[in-house]
Amino acid sequence: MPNFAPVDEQLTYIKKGSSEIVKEAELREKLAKSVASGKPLRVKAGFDPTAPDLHLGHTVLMRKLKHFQDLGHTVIFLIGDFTGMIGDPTGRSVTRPPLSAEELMKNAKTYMEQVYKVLSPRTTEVRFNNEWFEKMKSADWIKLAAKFTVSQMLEREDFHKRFQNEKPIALHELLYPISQGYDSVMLKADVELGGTDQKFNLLVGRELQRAYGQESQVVLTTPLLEGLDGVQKMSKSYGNAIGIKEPPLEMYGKLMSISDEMMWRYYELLTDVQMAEIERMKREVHPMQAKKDLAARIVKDFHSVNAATNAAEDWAKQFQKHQKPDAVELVSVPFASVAMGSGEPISPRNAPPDVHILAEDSELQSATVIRIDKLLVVSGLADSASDGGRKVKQGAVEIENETISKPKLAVPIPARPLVVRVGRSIKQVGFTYAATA
RNA sequence: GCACAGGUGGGUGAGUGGUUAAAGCCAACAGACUGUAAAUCUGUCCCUCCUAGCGAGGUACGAAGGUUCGAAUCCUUCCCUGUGCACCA
Repeated sequence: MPNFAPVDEQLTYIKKGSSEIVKEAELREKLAKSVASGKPLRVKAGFDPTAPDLHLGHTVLMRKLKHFQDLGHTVIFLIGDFTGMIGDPTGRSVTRPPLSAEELMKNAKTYMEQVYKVLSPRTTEVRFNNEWFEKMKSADWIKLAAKFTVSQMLEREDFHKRFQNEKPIALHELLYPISQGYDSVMLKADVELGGTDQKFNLLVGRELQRAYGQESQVVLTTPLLEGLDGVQKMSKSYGNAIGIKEPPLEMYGKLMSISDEMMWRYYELLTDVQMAEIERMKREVHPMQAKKDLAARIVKDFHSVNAATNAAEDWAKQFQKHQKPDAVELVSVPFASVAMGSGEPISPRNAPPDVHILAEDSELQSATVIRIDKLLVVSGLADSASDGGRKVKQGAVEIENETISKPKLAVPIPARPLVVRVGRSIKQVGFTYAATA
């Protein structure tokens, strides 16, 4: 058993970057006990496996877990495969389709891959809550549900609001907090971590543990990281998230697009830079430089030093010098899906007057009319042909560095991928030619 | 089950027979400006087609029918949500 650091030291470390601790005195006690006995605390955090991709927002919590790990405590990474089926009530999503066992394992696997970029695998206990929930009978559920009252449930802000506004609250939604709390009972958690939005659920754990004759867990909440918009919490469904599996350039680019104000918060919650240092940077470093450093740091954490350097270079090329970066996502599309009409080759000589010939030296090459709007759709740069057409009209579309003004375009049948840019996104589009029937 | 109130585009939320593909706001996207930041200004924001236009057609206001030259707007039925009543008379 490792020797634990003195209580006060541990406490300081834990408190940094956390939002609230219920109750600090209890945590102190637990820590003291652990120091005395040499027994690590059991620190639990639950994750919802419905979306297999973690984003930077999740890592705020994971980093806090890591801190406990650093202090020698046991970290329990709980995958809510059962509770995921309920879905944390938001009032928006209705019942989610249960995941199949395979999907679940797949998600869990990708999860762990990602998680271990922050946590060390050796001291992380991974559990699934279906382990106990699948064994529960209806009678058990009733017993469990009996430990809680409707009024208690309505203390939860979300429920309270919906109740007040005469919005639906499905009965099964009430089960979510209870289930999560029951996890703590089963795991005999000493501490549970969660985002501030989880506070109610975490507190339910305390209640239930008491009801089951256990010592109540300490609840520690971490701030919710705002997403790219700087307003709403980072979430995939808000489309403002930076996934930790995203390619370096994308990650870097997204980080560069956050506001200056947000940048400091990212520094605070996503890096080990000390507050004093952050304050100094605020005063002395040009915001853009600071942001570049931040982006590089984070890319490094989830990829590598090399990746970070390359991403920085590519980013500068793409956005500051307006060149093509080295690493551009390559998409393959069937040529037939964007070719117009019969696909009869045309050359500058027989090209219709409205068709824009791209390459100047293309006389010898046969060319075919390509529909730009479709091209954008197929390559994922536009939502629909109409949308693609609009983007062309707005002058947002560049192919091989030429701004496109017509939705039709003659290009030499390209031997290499075309570089297509729409606004801030760039892709390379390669064509595949199916044997014509 | 009965009564009442509701169900409109990504989100809010107007619109109660006819320039309404549906106001305004928010979000989003693009352009200008810039440090791809913020702020600001401009444009776009259902789909398809073309001769790319203040163009043509098709869908759309919970669902299905109906009335009407014409409906998101009126009628009928159904579905969904909420509230009240249905128990100590």
